[in-house]
Amino acid sequence: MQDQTTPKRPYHHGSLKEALVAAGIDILDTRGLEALSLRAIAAHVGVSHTAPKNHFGSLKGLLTAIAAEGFRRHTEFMKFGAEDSPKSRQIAAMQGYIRFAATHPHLFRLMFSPALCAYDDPELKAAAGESYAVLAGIAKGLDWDKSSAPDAGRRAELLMWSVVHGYAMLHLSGSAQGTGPVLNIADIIPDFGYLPQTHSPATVT
Amino acid sequence: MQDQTTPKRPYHHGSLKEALVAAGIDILDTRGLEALSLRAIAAHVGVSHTAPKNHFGSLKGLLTAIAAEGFRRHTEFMKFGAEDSPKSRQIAAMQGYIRFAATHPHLFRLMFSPALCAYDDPELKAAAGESYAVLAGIAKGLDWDKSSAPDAGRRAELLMWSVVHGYAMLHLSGSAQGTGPVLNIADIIPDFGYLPQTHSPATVT
DNA sequence: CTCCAATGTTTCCACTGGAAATATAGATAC
DNA sequence: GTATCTATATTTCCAGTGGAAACATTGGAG
Repeated sequence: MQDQTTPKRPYHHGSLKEALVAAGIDILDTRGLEALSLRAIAAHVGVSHTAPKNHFGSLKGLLTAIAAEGFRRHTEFMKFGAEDSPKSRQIAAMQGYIRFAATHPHLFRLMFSPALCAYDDPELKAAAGESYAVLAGIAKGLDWDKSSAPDAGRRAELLMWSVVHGYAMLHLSGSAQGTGPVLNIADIIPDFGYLPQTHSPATVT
Repeated sequence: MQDQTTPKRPYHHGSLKEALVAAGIDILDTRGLEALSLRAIAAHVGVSHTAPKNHFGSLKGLLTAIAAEGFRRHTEFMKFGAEDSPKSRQIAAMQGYIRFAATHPHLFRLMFSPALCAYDDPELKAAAGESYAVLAGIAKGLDWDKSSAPDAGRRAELLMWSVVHGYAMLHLSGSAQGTGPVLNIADIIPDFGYLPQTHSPATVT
């Protein structure tokens, strides 16, 4: 019955690990990447700035865990709205990719910042790998690479990934400004122009 | 004849502005983006850490100037090795883009980090604009966008830029690892497979 | 020659991430 | 039940960062 004891925060948080990751994503979405300091994350949870060390070792470890969670959500975005046809899955994945980047720009940037994340971390590796697998799996059924090269499959994967990733990055860095918030992949991949738009809740600010 | 006065560094540097930018690029190429602190740059020139403020206002101002210089060199890379045909210019530009990113990975990253650069700076705007103009000018003669949409030209530009930028970024973040240092654009754009390779001095480490 | 404005330096400050010693509490052994 | 052990969290430090403010130096304009 220690619930009765007035709002006295227990010494041990209980699930600090998850709370810290959630706090990190929250800060990213509300205050941006610049505000994402170790002390800020800790304070957001109501804990001292050295507490994270027990769970993540260092700031980089914590950021890596946040990025891993980002890749999981990223994967969800790409699966959203896909029907059971190759074309539908492709559109959903490419638009989901861009939509995620527009919805969580700072988290997205963190996920692709080698200075901030440790890409050899097993958890991050797994999450990022699964995210890539979604695109790679879809690229299989495409005819983008009409050559009969032995690695035609890998070429198609890379091309698809490069297009969508580059487009997302350019928008984030403001370089594609003036083109408006073109979130519909059909706007840059002409072949898809005939397809219905499958926008979902999130929109760029 | 104050040259006779023993190696006594003059109080006024003379060309601090250029020296600081050069020092910044030097640090980026040798020690990476993490080592690029205001104090490190100043020390590299042999000057106090507050001296840059007179010329650039703040660290961000200095980083912006460094990025602008980066865009100028970036443009040079894209022009290198181009003969007087649309196809040749296209290959040269796309390979130059990727080759620059591989040669100056940290500088390239800085150039596309909105957290570090002020994209509303006129000098940076001009340099980045000229860099984009090279790709855009080339995209005009392409048939990538076969649709007869009114903005077909802009679509071709964006597509070309996205592919090459995304490909460069993915390699930098290590995500395209396992595919090897594929610097030849022909490896991902099948249409170009028949063209001669136009590699130049720089190679990825 | 004198003064002024531009350019650098010194000295401070708040903030950051991390190290080390300490406190607290949940779990296990007896 | 109680003692101990270990995981977890705190406190207190430290070197490093970028920036503000006051001061020093210098070249040039009047």
